[in-house]
Amino acid sequence: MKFKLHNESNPLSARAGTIQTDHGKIETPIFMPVGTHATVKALSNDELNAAGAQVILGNTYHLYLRPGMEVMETAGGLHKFMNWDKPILTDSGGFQVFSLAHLRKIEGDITTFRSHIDGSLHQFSPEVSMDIQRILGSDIVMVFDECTPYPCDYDYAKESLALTHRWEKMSKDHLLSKDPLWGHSQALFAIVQGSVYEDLRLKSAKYLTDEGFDGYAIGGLAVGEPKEIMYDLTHKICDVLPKDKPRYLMGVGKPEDIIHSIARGVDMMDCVLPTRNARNGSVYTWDGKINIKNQQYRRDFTPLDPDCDCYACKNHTRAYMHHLYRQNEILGMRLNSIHNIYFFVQLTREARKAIMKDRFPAFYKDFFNRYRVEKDHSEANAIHRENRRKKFELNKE
RNA sequence: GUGGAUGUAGCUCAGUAGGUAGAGCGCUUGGUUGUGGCCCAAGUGGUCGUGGGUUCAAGUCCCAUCAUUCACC
Repeated sequence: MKFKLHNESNPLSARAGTIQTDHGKIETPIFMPVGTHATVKALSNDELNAAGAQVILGNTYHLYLRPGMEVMETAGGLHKFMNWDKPILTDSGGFQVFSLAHLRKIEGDITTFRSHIDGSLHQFSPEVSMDIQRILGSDIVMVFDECTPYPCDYDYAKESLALTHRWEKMSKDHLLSKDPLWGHSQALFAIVQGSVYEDLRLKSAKYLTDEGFDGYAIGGLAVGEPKEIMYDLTHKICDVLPKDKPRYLMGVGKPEDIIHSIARGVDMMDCVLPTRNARNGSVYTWDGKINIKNQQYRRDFTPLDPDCDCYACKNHTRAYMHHLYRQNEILGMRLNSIHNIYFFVQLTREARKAIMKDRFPAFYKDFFNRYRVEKDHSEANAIHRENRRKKFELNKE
């Protein structure tokens, strides 16, 4: 994998670059659709391509549980299995063990957890995660880390960071000790942790930079902390990361978060929002988010977004989409997923164009003049996640 | 025609020993950030079929009546 930086924005720190992988290039900044179960939910590969997707995500945790590594190995890796010939990035499973699994016990370098599907016991370690991702054959592999919850006290964050740093080095050593399985190379990205503590974050960024990785991710943000902290830390971390390597802000975010992140020096982002919320009726437009299920769209015969060129906007109306959602029809979810993915990718593509033409500050201003930003519900969301976890616990009993 | 059952929120139904009504779903509106088509939160909504009676007080007890439904003629 090679990364080339083309242009930087001033005074904002936005960057435009190109990542070259054996499965083709990724033009940054880029939004990456999430395809947890070897599928970006509801979309075919053709539709993904039409939406402009250049790279998608797969999940170690989910694919390890189903269909399992035997199937993946026999299939010849994730690319062949799902017939996707563009780049793939795989998550390490660290976050899912933290957010989905019923029980997470860390003893030494072994993390024991129960499957959220059937409650069966499993164990991950940096080595196991690397072995799985080697079989998956992703173009970009993520190190195995511990994602700290929010809130998280300083001492726990500090201890966790030391553990994560050890695991990151183990991940690197283990992945490099073997040749790639499927003939194409695999890059390894480190993950900066440290919760909301600036000194820990900066220390983490420096340590990982010295250790040397192909790219650097920022993890453990967007887990319930206030937005200002997320933006501020993102900026400070990017400031100390090497310029000649891509930066990836994990799990972010809403359109406004994406623009804010790009302005602070982030190159890559992923989020389940455009696909998950598509299934619940949230439509993202240049004017802000709308809920197509709302009564007001019953007789609205305009497109989802008048300025969008996606298949859904070119062929259907809000009234039709409203009806499809009222009936819980599959097509509604598919069309809306097509639209939202198109919109999120388009957002980063337009940002890139602006950076390349030294117009990013104007683009930034125009975006926020038009886009209606939602209120910050981070804290309520953290509670929501907690409730959900409690519910999983109850189901287990 | 005779006998029984049932009439409470838009729908399906709770409502205990009489104290001016609840749930689920629906509907309205928020939320969802390294994915369980879920889930969470708030809100709307009923002169308890109708008319009498008993009682300080009736969805609840009594009488009549209407509607629906079942069984038997």
